[in-house]
Amino acid sequence: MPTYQKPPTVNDDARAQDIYREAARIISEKGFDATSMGDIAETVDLTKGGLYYYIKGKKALLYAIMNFALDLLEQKVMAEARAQKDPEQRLAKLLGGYVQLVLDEPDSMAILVSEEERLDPTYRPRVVERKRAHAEFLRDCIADVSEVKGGRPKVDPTVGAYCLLGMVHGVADWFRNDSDLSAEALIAQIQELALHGLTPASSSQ
Amino acid sequence: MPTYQKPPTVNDDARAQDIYREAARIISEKGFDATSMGDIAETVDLTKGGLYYYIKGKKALLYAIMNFALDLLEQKVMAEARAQKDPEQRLAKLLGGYVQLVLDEPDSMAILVSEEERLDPTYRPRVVERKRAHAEFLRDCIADVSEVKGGRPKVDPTVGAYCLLGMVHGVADWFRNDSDLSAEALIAQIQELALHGLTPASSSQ
DNA sequence: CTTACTCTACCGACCATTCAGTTGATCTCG
DNA sequence: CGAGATCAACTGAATGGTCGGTAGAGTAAG
Repeated sequence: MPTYQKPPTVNDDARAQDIYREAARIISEKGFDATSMGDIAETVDLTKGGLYYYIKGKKALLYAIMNFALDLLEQKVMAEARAQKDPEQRLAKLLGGYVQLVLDEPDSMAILVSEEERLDPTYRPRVVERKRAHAEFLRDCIADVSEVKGGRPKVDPTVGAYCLLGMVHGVADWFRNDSDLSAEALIAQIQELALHGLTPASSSQ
Repeated sequence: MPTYQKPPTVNDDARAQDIYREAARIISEKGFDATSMGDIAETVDLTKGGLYYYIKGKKALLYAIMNFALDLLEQKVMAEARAQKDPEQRLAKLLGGYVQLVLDEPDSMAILVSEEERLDPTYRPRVVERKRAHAEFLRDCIADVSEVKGGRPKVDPTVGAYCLLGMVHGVADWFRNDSDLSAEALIAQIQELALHGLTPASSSQ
């Protein structure tokens, strides 16, 4: 009776985690289509064949990376924002958390936003649905803030949500950690820009 | 002596223009790497061989599309903005023009922003330089507006410029012309958001 | 005689995926 | 303790396919 019990060598799926991280890094750098399984295998010191011991295939890899990013978004960003009672604070927290996540996990976040069309059609609806839920949450947060203030909001919450998402996603393309702009300062400025614009006092037209 | 002179059939490079436009459409839809020369040839009713009568190669095609977008940006958007004397009007015009261009030429603009890494390293610096010039112009416009208003600007012009660019580029990903939001309304809202934020009156913290 | 192609075929490169087989560490039995 | 069994973790090579680009012969039309 052959009873095996434990995984023998190192720890369970640490290697798999490592592979996903490295894969995300290369894919976000070169693009999904331009990244070959050989490229990924090489950076994790495996042969192409060995890689398939850990991964079902290229499509599944992309789906896994996106789900990882979406999980973080829900666990780190949305959950924290929901805890805030004051609408303006909630929106600020949501925006700040989003930017922080883009800075902490630039690779998976970049893949989430820019490789959607490379997703296998089988997986795609599930990812699109989760993204839609996030946009909707942001829209609701914006609507709550507008509601507290008097009068019609000049910026439609839905339009505002998409605009802010574009702004935040774009951060990954230009922000470099080594510049003299700290992450905290960046977040503060984005919150300021979103809530009060470039010219806080009003003298429009 | 029968000297022919002019291109015989239709007009000069109208066909070439058509090819560039169609190519931009497919590439922005499927992505550069996922679009084969055969795909492009098919949609313009040519064989692959015939396509190469007009085009030097895939790399040159991408470069040409990006230059087309950059030309439009300079001729349509920057030029018009420069004509505005009032700083706030100038910034509004620049933003509006940018959005309008993204809506008018979604394909080439999408390619310009999202396929930069697929550019041949030979061409890349020239495109990067032109893009940098645009970001700088936007930054200067923002700085001019901040200067007119008193006090330190809360949002650094450079940060603001990149944020707004991200916002504007993102428009291509979500705006659909068939919705009940008109292009004019969208532009007005983006100008409002950029200048005064979601909550025009101030009650921060 | 030129332009603007078509049609067919091909090349070399690269790619995702599979699979038979090897390695080496651990476990079991005697 | 030691011999073999077992299994995770790979290797290396092959398979079938796609792609960018080229070649060449031919053609229709001005």
